[in-house]
Amino acid sequence: MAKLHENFSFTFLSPQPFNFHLTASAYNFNWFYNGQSLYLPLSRKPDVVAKIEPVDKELVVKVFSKVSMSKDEVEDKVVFALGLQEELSSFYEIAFNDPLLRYVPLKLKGMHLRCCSPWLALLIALCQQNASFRQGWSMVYHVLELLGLRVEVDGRIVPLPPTPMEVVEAGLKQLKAARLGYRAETLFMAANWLMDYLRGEEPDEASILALKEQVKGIGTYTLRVALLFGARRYEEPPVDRWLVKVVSEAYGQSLKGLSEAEAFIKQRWHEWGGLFAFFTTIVTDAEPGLKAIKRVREGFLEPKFDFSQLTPMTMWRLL
DNA sequence: TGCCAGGCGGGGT
DNA sequence: ACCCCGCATGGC
Repeated sequence: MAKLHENFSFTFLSPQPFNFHLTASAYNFNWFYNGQSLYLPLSRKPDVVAKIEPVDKELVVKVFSKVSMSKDEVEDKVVFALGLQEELSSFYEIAFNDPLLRYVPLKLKGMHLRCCSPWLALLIALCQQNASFRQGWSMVYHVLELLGLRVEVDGRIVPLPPTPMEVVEAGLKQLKAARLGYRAETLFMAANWLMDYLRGEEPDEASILALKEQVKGIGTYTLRVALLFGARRYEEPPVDRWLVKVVSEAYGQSLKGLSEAEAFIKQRWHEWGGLFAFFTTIVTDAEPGLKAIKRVREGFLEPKFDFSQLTPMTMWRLL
């Protein structure tokens, strides 16, 4: 197994408000977060992982890689991944009086969405198709476990997300073994197309965007989730049947379908629709349909942090 | 056990 | 622009 050694380190003054642990916890695996440090895969080829820890009012970043990488580039990636430059006050203004997200500016203040690479984000998005929260993230876990490139960082084993080429080389059979079901073909085709199109370059936002036209099985929802987690694109919310139900209940609307729900969300949240969708899953603990509705009705709209249950905020300990 | 779940595309109307 | 179905898995 390859070992990445520490190349250099630097610190940021942590913006205020910024909640490192909430930001690191959400939708994460134990490989990448242990309650203390965040091991953030920053790129493949070259393989780079940033270890990030809060110390007093600073974030200490140690950069692990085989070959040197420019400090500016690493800094930009860390800032973007953690949302350190993100100004949430206009989002909080809407959230403050909101029936769904009213606790977000209070109990989850300073929590930002944590971005990953657009390609990993696409994998995550694909796994959410027609599946519950539990099933979707189990699929992501299996893919990383089976196809990830295991490297040693700071005495830990970290699986780096497989590149498109590595997915192609692993083959359809391996993807089926990762329990992707019929989504395996879509991921395989996407990896094939990106490999040919990019010739080894790391997939960027534009190439992921192009997949909708190029690959059957990647639709509006999948693309929007991918751009939400992979590029911090909040303008176009990923709306699925679950969100239609939750929004209808919370706002007392009888929304007929995806497009009506999307229009309603955009009207209320303006350019923050994607972040609204993200936090809606957080405050309901991503419980399936009827249970989520019940939470909304009872007004229990903050994460439980119950580590005996698999939720977006607890999965880093359980997966 | 059978049925359904944070989608999708192809086929119908 | 709608409605309906099958698709592969896992969980109840």
